[in-house]
Amino acid sequence: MVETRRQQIEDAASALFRERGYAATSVRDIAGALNIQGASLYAHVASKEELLWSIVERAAGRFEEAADRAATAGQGLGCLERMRALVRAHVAVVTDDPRLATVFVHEWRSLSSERRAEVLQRRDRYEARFRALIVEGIACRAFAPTDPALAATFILTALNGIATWYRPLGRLSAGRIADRYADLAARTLEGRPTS
Amino acid sequence: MVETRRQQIEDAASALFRERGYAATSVRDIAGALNIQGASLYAHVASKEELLWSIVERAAGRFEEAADRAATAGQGLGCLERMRALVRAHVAVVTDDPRLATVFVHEWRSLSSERRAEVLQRRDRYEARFRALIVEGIACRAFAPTDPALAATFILTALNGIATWYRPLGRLSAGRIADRYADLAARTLEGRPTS
DNA sequence: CCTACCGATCGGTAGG
DNA sequence: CCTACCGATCGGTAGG
Repeated sequence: MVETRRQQIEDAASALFRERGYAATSVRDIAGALNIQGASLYAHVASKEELLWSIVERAAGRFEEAADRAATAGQGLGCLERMRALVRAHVAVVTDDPRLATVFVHEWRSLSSERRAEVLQRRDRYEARFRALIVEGIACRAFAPTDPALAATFILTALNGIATWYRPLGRLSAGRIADRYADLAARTLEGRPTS
Repeated sequence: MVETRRQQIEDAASALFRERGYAATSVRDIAGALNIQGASLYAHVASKEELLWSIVERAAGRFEEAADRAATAGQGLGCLERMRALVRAHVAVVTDDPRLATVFVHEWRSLSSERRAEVLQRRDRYEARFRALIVEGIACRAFAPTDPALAATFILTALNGIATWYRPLGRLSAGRIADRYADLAARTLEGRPTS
């Protein structure tokens, strides 16, 4: 067992935050999932919000790293292929840990206003990768003309939605979902032969 | 002022539920928005959950009616045009009252399990309209072959996301957002000349 | 990691 | 719609 106690707490917390939301989850609920008393949690955690913050930060890091790897691996490829890789990378992070992804997508709203502002900035920087690639794709005529910000939001919202419904033993494997969603996102952007 | 007190309460509640979520909103918060005491709310409302339920039901009705109208108006048109109409109808409901839409999209999870099951069923029946139209579109080759359930979820999730970020005085008017999103959804499905 | 406990707030009721 | 109040639960601390 390599997982630290702190990590176990974050795992239990993110699972509960995903199911019920942050506000509806008590510290006693989290502790109960680990068979300890509510007060005992405070040996590992400064506050309930610090726990949320820690989970959100880790999730943000995962998405950023995955996008970095996709960008590095995609150097030299066309815009369409790079977008497909970016989408697949994002979906892989979501399906790899849907609890973490859900907290990043939804529950960050429960943070204090300063931390919320920081997450918003980080989310915007991440979304900007999608926007920039869309702008580039339109410029080189790989993508049809469209509002880049709106198209990026459209696609990213669709991808994030997977965190809500994905179940590891569902009809489609994580890999198939990633492939299908990459197809759908690509089609959303693709330019069609001059009409 | 035609709005009943009950309606004012539901409006205030859905605004707060949208901003903070159901669990993080107290009955005193809702009452405070109307400048009355928390206990006074119970002259108009049986319980906090009944209030949520009422809002969710109204929202569900709006989406269903809008889809009905779009289907009636679109009779005889091609699959692509009917899908565009369905998307525009959905987006119009969202932008017309983003508070209501957000509660329908997210906060229904806080309902008791029986009511939650009922909402889930109703949401699935609604999503089935999208699936059926996609199936039809693929059959008549207006749409490219794709997993209909996945494509419907992809598109609907993207549309619902508007409820989270839409602000009436934002960069794009409700009408422009509806048009752009109809374009994006159409492109997601459209078949491209045989490759 | 536990027991014992804190003040604050929660949804809701009684009785006007 | 108000005041007064209920038991339950909240996040968190003290002291071991």
